[in-house]
Amino acid sequence: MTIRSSTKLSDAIHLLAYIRYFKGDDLSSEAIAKSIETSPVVVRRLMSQLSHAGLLITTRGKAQPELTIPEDQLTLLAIQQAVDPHPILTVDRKTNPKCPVGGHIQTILTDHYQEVEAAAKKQMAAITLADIMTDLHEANRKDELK
Amino acid sequence: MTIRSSTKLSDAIHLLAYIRYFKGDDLSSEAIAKSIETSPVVVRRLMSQLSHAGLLITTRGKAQPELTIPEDQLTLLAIQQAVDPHPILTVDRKTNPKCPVGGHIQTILTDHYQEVEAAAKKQMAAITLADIMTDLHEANRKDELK
DNA sequence: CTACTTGTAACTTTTAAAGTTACAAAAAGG
DNA sequence: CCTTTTTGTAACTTTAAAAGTTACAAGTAG
Repeated sequence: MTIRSSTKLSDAIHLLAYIRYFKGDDLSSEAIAKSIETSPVVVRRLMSQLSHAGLLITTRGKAQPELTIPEDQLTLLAIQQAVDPHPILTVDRKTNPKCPVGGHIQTILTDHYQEVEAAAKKQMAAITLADIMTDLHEANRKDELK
Repeated sequence: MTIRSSTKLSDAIHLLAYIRYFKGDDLSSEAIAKSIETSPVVVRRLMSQLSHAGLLITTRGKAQPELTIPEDQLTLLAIQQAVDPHPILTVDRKTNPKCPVGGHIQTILTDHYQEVEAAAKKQMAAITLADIMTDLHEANRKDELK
């Protein structure tokens, strides 16, 4: 059994950053897709997940998505939970229950993986879209000087 | 682009715990495979990775693998680095370089992902095979009482 | 009414993990 | 030595989830 670690979080942050960076401009799924270099459907799917999670307001037929909360309150953790809520580490679920090791390792690993997960989540909760926007504006400011 | 999050770390810890739990007994890849419920080749592949990383001593034709370091010095981080050295979060590498957002988001996300990675690694370095063995022995002690 | 746009379902493609087959090479016991 | 058992690996197939695609209903806006 395998679970893929996707680029959904990456693309979702990209999408949200785009919405904020180009607010007032063309915010259609088509325009955003060109920046992410993917298809508009992928963008709409991500936006759909974000709006279902209550992080974004979208309207059918209207290319004007809007954040529901301030940038500095929108954490990477919230975005990840919305678009890609998979645990970081995966426990093998197919071990021999009759073996003293195979019969207990799953529970034991689940507990310890939880600790790792918690550490990662704590850090993801400490990074917000505002941080990303600051970095973005700084990077573009430096570009201008060249 | 996608990267799979595998059960390799899980299986590698299982394997190492098995070796310690059943030391002196049958430690063939066949026996271990039965506990993990996989094929002996998968077990040998993991053992090969662990021995190349200097964590395990294996000998051709001899079913007696041994740890190179004490249980309490063998961390989950070291095991993970040996068998599945993938970052936790993946940055989308295919974004539009000509876009102010797409052109910078990769570098920015890489930096922030690094922080999350570091937090997870710190926690993985705090958990050792000795912890797993303690949990295992306790779980089996409780089983006996039933 | 027309031209866009979003929201989704259903489908295909892609790709890395996991599993399989096969066999060389070393070990161990006679 | 010879036989049996085992590890080490290469090469291949299978599997499953992400990513991409097609299609279209359902809104928006003039």
